[in-house]
Amino acid sequence: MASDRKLIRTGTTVDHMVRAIADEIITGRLKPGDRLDEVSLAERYGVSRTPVRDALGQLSAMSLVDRRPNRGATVKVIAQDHLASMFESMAELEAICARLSAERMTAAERAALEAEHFASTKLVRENAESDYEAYNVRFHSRLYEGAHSKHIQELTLMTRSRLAPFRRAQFRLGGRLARSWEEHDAIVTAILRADATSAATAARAHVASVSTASAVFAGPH
Amino acid sequence: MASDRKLIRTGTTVDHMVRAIADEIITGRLKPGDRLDEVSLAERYGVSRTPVRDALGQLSAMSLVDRRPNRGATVKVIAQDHLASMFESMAELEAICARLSAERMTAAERAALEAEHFASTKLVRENAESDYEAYNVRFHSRLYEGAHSKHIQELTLMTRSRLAPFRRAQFRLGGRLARSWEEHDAIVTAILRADATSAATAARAHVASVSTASAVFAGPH
DNA sequence: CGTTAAGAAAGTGCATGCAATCGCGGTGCC
DNA sequence: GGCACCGCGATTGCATGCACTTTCTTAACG
Repeated sequence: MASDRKLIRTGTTVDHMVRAIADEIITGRLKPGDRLDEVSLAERYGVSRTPVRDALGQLSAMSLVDRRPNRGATVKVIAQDHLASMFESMAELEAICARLSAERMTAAERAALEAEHFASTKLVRENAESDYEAYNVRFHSRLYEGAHSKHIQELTLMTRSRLAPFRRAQFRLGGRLARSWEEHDAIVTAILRADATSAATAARAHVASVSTASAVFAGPH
Repeated sequence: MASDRKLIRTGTTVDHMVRAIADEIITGRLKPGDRLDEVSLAERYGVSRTPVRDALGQLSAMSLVDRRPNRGATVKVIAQDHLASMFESMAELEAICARLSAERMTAAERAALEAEHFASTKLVRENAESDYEAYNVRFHSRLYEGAHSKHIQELTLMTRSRLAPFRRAQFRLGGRLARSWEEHDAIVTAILRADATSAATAARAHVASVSTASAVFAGPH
């Protein structure tokens, strides 16, 4: 009945749709304000409207899309002040994660963090932007994981995915790569020293730095 | 076709279902682990399975229900360590809100906070548990609002509703009312003084206190 | 008597269909 | 010429139906 997708599919169709659409939003293929037509999406993914509707509902619950009754769904448009508020939250959350990581990371986690951070110097030297970005995501994930607090991790991951569309192009800015590495270094050093306060401060500063770098691309609304 | 509900309804049926089911979970009418049968819910609310399904999907996105493919939905069971992690997050979030409130609240907000806090002494004296609980919700909402950061407010509100089922009966404990008021007083005093650090500390302590009071009801898992 | 396998019942997952609502274009009226 | 009103197309909201998965039952075999 359906395409090859059925053969590979791991979860339900709805789940697949949620991930697919969320991915298109997060990676920027769908831009804030874009209309999300149920039938087009259904045709595009070769499913009926029902799972698409379901997916849009869940995405709306995750605040990734806006949905007004009888008026359809659009990719969430985030006002300038709300965006600022999200970066502010992100800074606080990352600061908490860094602080807890400094206090709670196991020896193995610390070692892995240090090793990957050290390896990333190569990426900076080669100016490998997309590789560095992938590493950057893993680096931060380690921090969230290292906090050993599932719920804080959830909140942080959620905020990160909501910020993703606005943070995408930041590494294109000249020198941002090296600067990012320096900031990471400060965080890693503090965590390895189990210096919770410095780790928190460094993490906060890092997000603030990302925030201003990203603001360039946000533009006024 | 449908009942009187149609006449009052403000949003869509799905929205109504989300709120209705969430309310039953938060107020404890539905307990963690309870099965959420689509057809029973549909019959109970006089709608078809479709909006119920949709609502369950959204609630699952909000982590209020668990949903396993082809196996139905249940009210989310929260493991002991995850519950602890949620209280920990709540403490951090409230601390942030208190700190920001101390820095950012307008004169009007400060006045309102102080006035209602002062008025609540009466409820403590009369031991008016349910009234105090309602006031308590408002009090904390003021803190979240006063932080002037929409996204932190969202995160905090979300965490609060997820914790609600576990926090419900805490005021029944003897002396909890008076103790709660004392803790509120410390927060209010710090905020009025614009003492961000003390406000954060007091808020963190308050949540920790609520946490241990609630743990009594959580029971081991 | 315990274990396991086959079948039936229950319940979920998705597709389709119809009704209701919104938006838009045209027409009539002021 | 501008404004309001009406009707049509487009799209969403919800109900129903069918297929598939899971699970409970029951019976046969070891």
